[in-house]
Amino acid sequence: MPAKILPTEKQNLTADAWAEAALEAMASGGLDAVAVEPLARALGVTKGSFYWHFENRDALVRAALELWERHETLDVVSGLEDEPDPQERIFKVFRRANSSYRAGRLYLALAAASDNPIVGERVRRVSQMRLEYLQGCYRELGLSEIDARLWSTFAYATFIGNQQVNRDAPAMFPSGPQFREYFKLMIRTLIPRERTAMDGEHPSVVSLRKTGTP
Amino acid sequence: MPAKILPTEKQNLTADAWAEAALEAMASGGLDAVAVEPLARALGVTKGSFYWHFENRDALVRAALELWERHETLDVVSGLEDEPDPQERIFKVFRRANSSYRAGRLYLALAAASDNPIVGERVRRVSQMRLEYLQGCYRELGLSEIDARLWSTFAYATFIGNQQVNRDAPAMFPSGPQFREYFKLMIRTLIPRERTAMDGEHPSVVSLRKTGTP
DNA sequence: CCGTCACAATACGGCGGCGTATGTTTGAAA
DNA sequence: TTTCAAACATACGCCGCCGTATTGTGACGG
Repeated sequence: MPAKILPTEKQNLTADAWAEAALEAMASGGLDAVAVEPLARALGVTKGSFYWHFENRDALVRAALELWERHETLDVVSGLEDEPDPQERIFKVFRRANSSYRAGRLYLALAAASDNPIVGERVRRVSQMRLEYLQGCYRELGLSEIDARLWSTFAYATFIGNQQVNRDAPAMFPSGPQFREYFKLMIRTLIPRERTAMDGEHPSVVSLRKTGTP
Repeated sequence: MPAKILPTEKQNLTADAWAEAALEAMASGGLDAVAVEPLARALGVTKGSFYWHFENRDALVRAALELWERHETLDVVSGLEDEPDPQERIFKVFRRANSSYRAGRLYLALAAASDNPIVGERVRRVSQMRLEYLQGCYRELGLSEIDARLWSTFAYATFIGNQQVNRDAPAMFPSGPQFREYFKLMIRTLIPRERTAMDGEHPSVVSLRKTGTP
């Protein structure tokens, strides 16, 4: 309702605080948890404040998604662009995906609400970006377009599934030293080598060991 | 003549109809879609009917979960107990998981609501059952307890992830002939065969040898 | 000192779902 | 036919969330 004409700094900051809180609620309680009044209570204000910063609930959801998408996009790119080795890039992406617990929960929460058109569009975009990035890596490994597509989908599905299993049946999911083995197994399996000959030890494994696992 | 009063057939059938409708709503709209009044509208009755069959909404949710769990349990067991070959069992489980679209959506919907204690307990039980079944198959393939656990988790995560990707970014998911290739790739990778002459070396075999089988 | 403007609190109406209390229909036993 | 209980309908109060309208307040510049 209020006409916000010029975006002052304080205003943006506060709006971002709302969006941040919305993301937090999203991560722990799903899209339905992004509710105006509960969020206002959590922030120590009333919704009278909210409706000054935002048009309505949808605007808040959009802002939160914007934040998320930006964050996800940066996360993929940052620190990986200067890595020349595609194997290493895949490895790092994988490690990152398995390390940030919260990001995983967030993705799952958003994906669960992807029937919502606003959410669904973003989720699809993010998924597509990740998949295309992975596909590019696999292509650089020498795979054909089709093979790269299959392998990247395989790898992506696996680490999405990891998030899922880890959330839904945490007791069954490997942890501690077992997780290190599990991780190595996945990496070994999901990064194909040139099938020119039966090569025994591979540089990828060596470099992977050096980098270590979380 | 003995009067059949309490457990009449119609009553049971109707209660099951409610539970079935609840599952349907769950599959398409998540746990929140399991709401009394909307379901009543969908079934062409009013909630006055519902509260005769059920104590409250939670009872309906429990009934629906009962149905689901029973169905899932039967699905895993039926037609697979008499299959002696563990490879073939894994393959069939995988094929079944990738074929029943609705079951996948249902699982994802339930998993997304697993913070609800009633739902979460069932989800964990089903996940555990599936994982243990897979682990048993891998054990029969000659893997150690630990390796079987890692591989079964890997395989399970992959096909859970497939459901997820297929739902959230269907455009990116292989379909048609591509899917056949994709499926073969996963099977090849996730079922470590005793090395047959025709299959060349591939990652799983290597990693299997590395982890070792007693 | 005074407006005014960014920001927040309060108060209100509406909607949709939950659960209860109380009819109303219907089919079959008595 | 009468009776009775299963199966459903109706009507009501409650709560939580959304969105609007109105008022309140602290921090500025004039």
